[in-house]
Amino acid sequence: MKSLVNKKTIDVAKALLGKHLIHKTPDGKIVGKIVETEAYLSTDPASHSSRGKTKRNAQMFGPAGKSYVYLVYGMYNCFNVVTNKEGKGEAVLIRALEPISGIEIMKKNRKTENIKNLCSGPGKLCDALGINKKHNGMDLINSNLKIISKDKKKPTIISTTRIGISKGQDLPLRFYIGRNEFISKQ
DNA sequence: GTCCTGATCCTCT
DNA sequence: GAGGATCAGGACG
Repeated sequence: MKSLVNKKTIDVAKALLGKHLIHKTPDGKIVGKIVETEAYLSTDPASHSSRGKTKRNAQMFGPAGKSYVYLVYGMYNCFNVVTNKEGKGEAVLIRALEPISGIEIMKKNRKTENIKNLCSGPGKLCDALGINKKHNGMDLINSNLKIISKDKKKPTIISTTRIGISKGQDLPLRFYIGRNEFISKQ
């Protein structure tokens, strides 16, 4: 998918809305539509990359179109798409998905029957899709975990400040699809 | 080495 | 609305 590469991170964050995230697992194929994202820039105090390249965030400095998965709060994984040029250190956090298929697998992974509670948050969607640290550095264009363009019509994009961070709170780098009931928070 | 913080979510009250 | 689970990375000495 060329639109992931060599574009500004904010543009990618918007462009990812409406696309499908597909994970092929031994249990079956799981698909979700991306409905909420956040951009993390190289100049951004909230970004892991702001303090330079380390062993943990090395993937953020790699080529665009790959995944960056890490553990937060000791228990939840967060799934990011690496953007911009290699060495830059920018990424887009996928915050919420609308379940499309493989919903029974998601329910099993999340141990809930409530569809709106399956993927409405970064930790939740990793749980639902079975994403963990093993998926760090995956090629999102051509592997078992990938992103494809689906709907041609452009969704209504709402922009707000980000959630769950203590630095860079004033930056309007969160984007979600308007009137979608599967986002993490209004 | 120790100490603190965090791109979260769930379970109570 | 508040608090706890639980651990890796980063700051400091």
